[in-house]
Amino acid sequence: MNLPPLIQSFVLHFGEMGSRWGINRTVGQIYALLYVSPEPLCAEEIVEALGISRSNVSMSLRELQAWNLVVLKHLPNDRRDFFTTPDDVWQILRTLAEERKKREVDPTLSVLREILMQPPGSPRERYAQERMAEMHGLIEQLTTWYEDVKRLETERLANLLSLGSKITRLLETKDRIVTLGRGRKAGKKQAGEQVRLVAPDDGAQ
Amino acid sequence: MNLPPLIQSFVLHFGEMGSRWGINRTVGQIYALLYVSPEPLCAEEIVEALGISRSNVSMSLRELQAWNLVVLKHLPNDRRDFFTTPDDVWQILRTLAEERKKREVDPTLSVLREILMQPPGSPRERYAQERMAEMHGLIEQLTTWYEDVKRLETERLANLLSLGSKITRLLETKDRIVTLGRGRKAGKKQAGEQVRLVAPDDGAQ
DNA sequence: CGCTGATTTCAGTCATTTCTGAAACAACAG
DNA sequence: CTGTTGTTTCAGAAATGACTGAAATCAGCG
Repeated sequence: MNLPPLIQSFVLHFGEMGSRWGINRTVGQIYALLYVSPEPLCAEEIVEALGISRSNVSMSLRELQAWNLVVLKHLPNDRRDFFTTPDDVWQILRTLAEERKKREVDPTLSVLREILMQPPGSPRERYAQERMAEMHGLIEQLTTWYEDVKRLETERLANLLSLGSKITRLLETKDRIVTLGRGRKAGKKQAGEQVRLVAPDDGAQ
Repeated sequence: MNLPPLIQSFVLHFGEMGSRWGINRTVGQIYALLYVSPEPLCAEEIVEALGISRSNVSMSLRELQAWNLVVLKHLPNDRRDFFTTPDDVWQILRTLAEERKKREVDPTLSVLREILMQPPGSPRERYAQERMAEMHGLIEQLTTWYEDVKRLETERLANLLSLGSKITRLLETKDRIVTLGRGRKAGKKQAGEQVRLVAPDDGAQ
């Protein structure tokens, strides 16, 4: 491996991480290398940088393309394929989330649904189905949330993140205010459907 | 493998998923089996159900314990170890998130920080550091959000999820209202610090 | 103690995955 | 068409990871 030390550490770490994930070491390393390279790289450059075989690079790039994690570029007057990663880290995050969902979550949901359709043949299966239903419900809640927030523009998404749990404090407050303002019972938080916000130190308290 | 068909499908699927993840097939299967079993199981029962060696079960249970995904129970007058998974799926989710963060995110953050401390030796390294800084920033935003919301009680967390992106509509609305109500400039969303909520069709519009 | 029943460890075997080099393939220029 | 440059495929080698059985260890109990 023939790389400046800073970059080498990064590449090696991603190789490690890659293998701890489903994706293999080489794929991780190539991705890391592309990520920190200012210009697109061709296969041969990757071979030299990482000291691995040409064919390995080819297969790994293929894998990265299957994940949509890498973009193919062509320079004028050059038949070689050049590769980069998208510039925007948020975009990368989205792609990653989408692909992992597709490969891991969706198949699981469909297996669960299929099993849940079948009539249980014993109390033991009956119980198992209940448990699976719980799991199914949880995953569905999470994916619904995901499907919802993934459409946000990045700036909004970042805002939502930085809000974090604070929003729930607002919900509590809302309950209180609703109670005061209208004599309605608190609790039953059909949360957030069409509430409106008001500036600090304003209005009802 | 000696299991009712419904349960077998589930167990096999989790084995598959396990290997697509870092965790191996057997570990996935054992977890799935424990998850759908109404009573805690001892090692020998797992051996019979899955048709694998005793020592493999022992090692895999060890691994599951390391992940805190499994709880050890002792029945009175029985020296054997019995295992279950926690009942609450939300709790399971929390554990999973926590452990994955510990194993995947934290080490990455620390590698990134370490690399970012070092002076770049070339323009190439300079650029690489910029990219790493972007990645570091993103991961930090995500973990900050995570650290924040993970403390919520389950009910609140579920509410937050079901709100999803709706909350950003509130933020937009807030900007508008703040503008109307106080003549402040919109934009610059130092979002949500101490805003208050008001019931629908109430107050300022 | 030393026996019993249970669990863990570990060295070696087996299986899977990753990686390579050679060969096939593709695109283009002359 | 033929030579050149670049990419992909693929069968087998190398490396890694999973699994097993035998032996070691542990925890109670008479």
